[in-house]
Amino acid sequence: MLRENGTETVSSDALSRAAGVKSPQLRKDLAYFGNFGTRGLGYNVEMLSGRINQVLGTTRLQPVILIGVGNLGSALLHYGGFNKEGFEIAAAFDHEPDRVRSTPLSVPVYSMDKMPEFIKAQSVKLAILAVPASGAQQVVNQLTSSGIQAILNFAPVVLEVPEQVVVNNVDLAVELENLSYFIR
Amino acid sequence: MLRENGTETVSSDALSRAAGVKSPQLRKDLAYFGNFGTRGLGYNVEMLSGRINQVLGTTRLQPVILIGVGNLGSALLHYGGFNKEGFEIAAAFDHEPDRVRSTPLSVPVYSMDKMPEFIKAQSVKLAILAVPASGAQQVVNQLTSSGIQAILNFAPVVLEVPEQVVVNNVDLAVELENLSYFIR
DNA sequence: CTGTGTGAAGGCTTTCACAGCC
DNA sequence: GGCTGTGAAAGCCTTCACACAG
Repeated sequence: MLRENGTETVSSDALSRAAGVKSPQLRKDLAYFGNFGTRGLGYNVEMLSGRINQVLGTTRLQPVILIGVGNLGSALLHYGGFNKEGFEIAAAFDHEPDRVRSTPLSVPVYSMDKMPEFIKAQSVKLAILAVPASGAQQVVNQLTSSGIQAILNFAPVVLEVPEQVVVNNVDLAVELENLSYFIR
Repeated sequence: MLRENGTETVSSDALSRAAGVKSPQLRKDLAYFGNFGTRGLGYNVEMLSGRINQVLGTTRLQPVILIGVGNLGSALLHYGGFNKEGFEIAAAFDHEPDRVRSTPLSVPVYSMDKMPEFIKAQSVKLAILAVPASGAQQVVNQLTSSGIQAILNFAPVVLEVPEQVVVNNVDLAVELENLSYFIR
């Protein structure tokens, strides 16, 4: 936003408020990757943006696949947030790829047995898992043996994966439950 | 699951493996709420389940409202995970409540101006926010001034709320980005 | 002998405070 | 004078190790 605004420099204080953290936190985090700022002035927006892209962006413009096109899965397909952040859902896979879908999808949906070859052919490294809990581990086994390196898991189960594979769990019901604990 | 299986007791070790944490962690967490276990034996499944319900359940059987019935919002409406965990989406609100929707919804969708009175009439305490980032803060102001106590926020912005209101942020794109940092 | 409950130790992250540079 | 970069302090959470109970 600052870049589009043409803002030239920004302080850790302003940035940290926008991000919802304290300013020394933000400075420490940035400093971990190098000295991006100028003392007395702040951070040059253009330069900072470029450096952050070097750190995050190289790994970001990657094809991602989605497994499971049920309620949550199709929601994720329609959700624009991934594309906006530089991720492209290259394909989706489902046990019933022809299952009637409400809105036309802009992403091809293939049957599950096409998954391993697709991963290898496109060297896909990231997968979003939106299948029911009961089938999740089996799918994960296929994913990892096909070479997937990271999984964003929406199924409410603890996945067993080889050491080099990273899993990030998002359990929407748990997020809600966390909150409910604080209401009076 | 253990309860349905008729299993009588379970050790912190078994439970912790299922939950994906270490066993002393699990014991400490449970011990925070009381001495639920028996030394040398483990935890009585029936009793433990009851105690956990006392801690979480009382706040759980609560009406929840959803704001924003776009891609993500309608996805969340169709997603069964909330109901399964004891949350009921009582109503949804949108600027265009009559906007054509693919699948019929089992939840009434009202226009935004109905929101404050609904919250007060039903004394709703929990809201799920699935509106675009640009409109989020304005909606939050309405929510909090109507008496909402906790917000599950899917908009990628830092929300400003009164001190007594709790916010839990879920940014799906950020979750994916976190993962992408680890791929080689 | 098994497995919980827990003080103590350890490790990690955040916050502070300020030297150093523009 | 302003703001970064950073060592040191503080705080928090996890892990360890074992006393204790069944």
